[in-house]
Amino acid sequence: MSVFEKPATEVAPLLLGGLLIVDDVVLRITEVEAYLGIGQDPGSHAYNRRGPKNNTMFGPPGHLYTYFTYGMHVCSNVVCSPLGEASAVLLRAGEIIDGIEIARMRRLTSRVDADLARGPARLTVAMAIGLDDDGSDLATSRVRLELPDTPAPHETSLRTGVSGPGGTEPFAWRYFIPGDPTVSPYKRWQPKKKTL
DNA sequence: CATTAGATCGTCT
DNA sequence: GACGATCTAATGA
Repeated sequence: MSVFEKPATEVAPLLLGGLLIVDDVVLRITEVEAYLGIGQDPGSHAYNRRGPKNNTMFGPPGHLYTYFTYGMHVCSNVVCSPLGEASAVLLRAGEIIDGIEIARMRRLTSRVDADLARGPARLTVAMAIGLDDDGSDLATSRVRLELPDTPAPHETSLRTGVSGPGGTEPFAWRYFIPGDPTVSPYKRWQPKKKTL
């Protein structure tokens, strides 16, 4: 029974202040979001049914779930809940605390160090995580996760960019370390513009 | 600081 | 055909 066998909403705050380690780059997690499973969370990839796209979310907890979105971005999650149930914690932002020169090379567009991993797709690029890493074990694979000894103080808010029934996100499942410069700005969901 | 548009493609309707 | 757990560059206040 690992800590990851609990629902993502319980695991999420435990990750704050934890470390994500890939080769020589170390990231301190400062912002995450929880997503639940079938029928529980309209914003989740696993809301409707299990399928090829979201299969990893139903896999063993403590593994990595990476997905491709917006035609060009990859985001990283930690799979939670017991095997066969779907929930995951999206890694939204963090602070590079080691290997920062490597991270800078990977993110040439970022002009400030605080922006290196500020946002889920940015974080994934800075850590050189890819779709190939989907499903890998965070305890034994190239991508490692270490939980903090003592949980970091945190706040919660609505999730960013997530639509809900009627356009309103109903769940305050974004967890972040308040005041940290690497936490991404909250953006509420808004409908796409129409091309006249 | 705020808002806008464009990029780009797998999945779903 | 539309849209998404996004990001960047450009433009306006």
